Amino acid sequence: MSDHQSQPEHQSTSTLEEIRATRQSKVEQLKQLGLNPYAYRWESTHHAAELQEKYADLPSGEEVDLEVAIAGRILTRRVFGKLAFFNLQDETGTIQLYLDKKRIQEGMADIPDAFNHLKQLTDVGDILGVRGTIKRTEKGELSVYVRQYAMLTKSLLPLPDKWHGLTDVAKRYRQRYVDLIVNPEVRQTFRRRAQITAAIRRDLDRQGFIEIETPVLQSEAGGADARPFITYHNTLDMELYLRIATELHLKRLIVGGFEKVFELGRIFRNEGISTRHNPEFTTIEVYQAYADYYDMMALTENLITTVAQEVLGTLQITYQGEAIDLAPPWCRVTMHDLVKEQTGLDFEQFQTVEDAKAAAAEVGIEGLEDCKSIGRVLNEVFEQKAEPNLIQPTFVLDYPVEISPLAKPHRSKPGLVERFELFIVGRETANSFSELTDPIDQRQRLEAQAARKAAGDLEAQGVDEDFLTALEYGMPPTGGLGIGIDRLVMLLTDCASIRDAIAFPLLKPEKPQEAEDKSVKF
RNA sequence: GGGUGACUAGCUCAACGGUAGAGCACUGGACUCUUAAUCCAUUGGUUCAGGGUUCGAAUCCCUGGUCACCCA
Repeated sequence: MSDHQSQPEHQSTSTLEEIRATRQSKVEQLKQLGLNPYAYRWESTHHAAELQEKYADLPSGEEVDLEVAIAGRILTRRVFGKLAFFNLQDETGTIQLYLDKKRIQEGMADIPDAFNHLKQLTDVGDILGVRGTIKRTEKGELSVYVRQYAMLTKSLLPLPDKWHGLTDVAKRYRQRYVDLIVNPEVRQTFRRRAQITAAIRRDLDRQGFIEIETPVLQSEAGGADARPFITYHNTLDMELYLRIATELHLKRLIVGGFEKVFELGRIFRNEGISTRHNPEFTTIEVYQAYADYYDMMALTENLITTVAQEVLGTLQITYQGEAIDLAPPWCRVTMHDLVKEQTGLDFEQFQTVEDAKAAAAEVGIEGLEDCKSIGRVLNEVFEQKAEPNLIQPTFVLDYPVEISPLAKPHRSKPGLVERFELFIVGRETANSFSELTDPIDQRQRLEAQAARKAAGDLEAQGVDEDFLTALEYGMPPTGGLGIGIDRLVMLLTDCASIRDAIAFPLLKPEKPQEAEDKSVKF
């Protein structure tokens, strides 16, 4: 190979453009040799992890006379004169390739200098397929003793430093593919995420729930207090909203006669971005006819423990260094009791908003200006004083009616609704109520919301007339539940940021000029 | 929205007012048991952007950008 003409001497190869150009010239050389650098397919017999497991007991220095085929990305190269070691990574793990000149020249007799081509035309990052036998080297590394190789895809861009890896957080999110290549634990997170949603669907299916997809594009965004994204339909010549919840359509399905329905899907909220908020995120909402919020508590506890058990094999988990015990039964406490316990304030004693605000301010609650009812003050106190302390799974029960426009009035406590939220590691993880089925009450509550919206509250919902019509046909008593899938995934995969639990989190696009630059460079 | 910090070679980082550097990667050479291979020789920069101060700015100041963390 040293007499290959197309290799300019002392070619500078340090900048990205130059590295890329060098690799492109290797692409051309491969083509000239009749080795397609962008192959069509490859038939593997094994994955890396399979081989590692199957031959775990193979003694050092021994070879197994059985041909295997495997494919993956070259992660490291250690090249000697007539011998080379590569590490190949596939989806399951890595395995070493033992590349001996003599063996390869024999195995690929039709291609002169096959070993030298391997040495000179492959780079870290290339996708390679190999056939050979299994051998544990004398130094004890299980390897594929390669007889034949095929360049399946030539990589043009260098991977991050093999030792330090990719640590730039922004780059990890922007170029998740690179993150996935070099950080195996990231692959594990998304594999777990898939297992979690699969386990949820499996468990609900077992219980007779069916999943029905409801519209993302809606003429009225309802079902939650949140600012929606607005889009535009050309032919209809009208604005549409991206859904902020799946609630109102799933309830229509209950009206229609389905008794157990759910939807696990993406919703969109036009709000801030933080380590706990992504503008598009995934929720599951579950509705069960003839059930109330106590039934939903049991369902929630069951579902989450089943999923944890199936995916993690345990209910004793660690989140960011903190031990979390998911073993049921989970603590159940009313919001009133919790606030009383944490602050000493007994909200049942307050007669006026002013009394409540004064007392709340005394225990250091801020941002009370907008609270126009005792219930909202209570909620502020709860959010500021109690929420952060709810580390172990805790159902908080019985919320003020003012902040729960879709929940049924409490059967025995005036001013409250039958609602719970589940908190784990200080985060709201689930939200549920005995659903409001009285269409007149529902209309009043939605109209109150609409009034707030008219007064400038961007998070208040409007009146969904068709939903009210549905309720007038009659909805059976129904328990509803929503779970934030991203937060559940964060909990079960020990992710500190929601961005670690979402494959492609929303980031500001890079500046156009830079982006243009990149398309040239990369 | 507010505060703090970061941004320098493909990657990880030095240099803190006086000639922009190291390791790895890349390129060339040697090498049949390496696994952060080793050895030799090269190469690689609009110091995030734009302004300002200065004889002189990666460094100091201002504005903007992106990101992270904390707070709301």
